[in-house]
Amino acid sequence: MSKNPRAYIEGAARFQLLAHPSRLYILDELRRGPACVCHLQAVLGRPQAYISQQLRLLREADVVVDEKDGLNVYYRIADAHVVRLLEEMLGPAQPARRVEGCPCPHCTGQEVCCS
Amino acid sequence: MSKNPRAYIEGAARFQLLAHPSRLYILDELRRGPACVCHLQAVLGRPQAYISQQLRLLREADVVVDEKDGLNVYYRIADAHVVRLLEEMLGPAQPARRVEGCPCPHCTGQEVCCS
DNA sequence: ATACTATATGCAGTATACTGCATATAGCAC
DNA sequence: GTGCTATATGCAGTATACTGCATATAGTAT
Repeated sequence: MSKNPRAYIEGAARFQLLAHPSRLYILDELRRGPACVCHLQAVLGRPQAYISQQLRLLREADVVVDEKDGLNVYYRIADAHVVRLLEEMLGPAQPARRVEGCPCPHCTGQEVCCS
Repeated sequence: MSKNPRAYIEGAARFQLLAHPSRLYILDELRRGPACVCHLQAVLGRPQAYISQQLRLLREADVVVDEKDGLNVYYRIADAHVVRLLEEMLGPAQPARRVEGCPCPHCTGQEVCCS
């Protein structure tokens, strides 16, 4: 590690963010389209605090960006690089969907026209 | 983690292999062409046992394959998926090169015609 | 057979990441 | 202001990964 050029250290750190089942799940969901925390919470079936902590890691590394809208905070993938890495590992993205048990506007049908 | 579909667990484990500076360095070197352990040892500047252990992880996950030739063992990247992930993270591969201090045939000039 | 070289493996100590829980903040409605 | 909802943060215990060292194996040469 001591002799490794910076590119490998940084690249590894970036891969590290994708190298986690929950974060990978979150990112796979986000490439369908922006989603709020409650949406991801419903999809992953995990406590809110847990989701927020994974999102923080992704956000601090500029893998995702957040956009506040009232109480809800919508996250989306920050750059196309990450999307291509996901495609390479998981295949093409699935279309956006509504989620049972998610109270956000997108899932209760206030803004999306066709599921 | 408990609810995560298998695809995310497996994908994350695969990303995990790339998420390490030394392994990333090794893989970046291997995409220039096959290389023996002593070659990687010379490039990374790390103990032989250390290199072999990282190679074992990569080999057991079928990220690289080994090919014995007498005393030397040549490793190469197993599939194009990994190469594309490396391209996405590190950019295009550099051309093959000889390495100072590596005693293998490739580096002492017994088989390669042009460096 | 012995000696030497290249590579592999096992184990142990240490560092780092994961994850659950309690709590804090921020925005909206009243 | 209070109360409620959505999200964020801090911390601690546990699990996992990293890495150094000693040693084992396997192939070649003599």
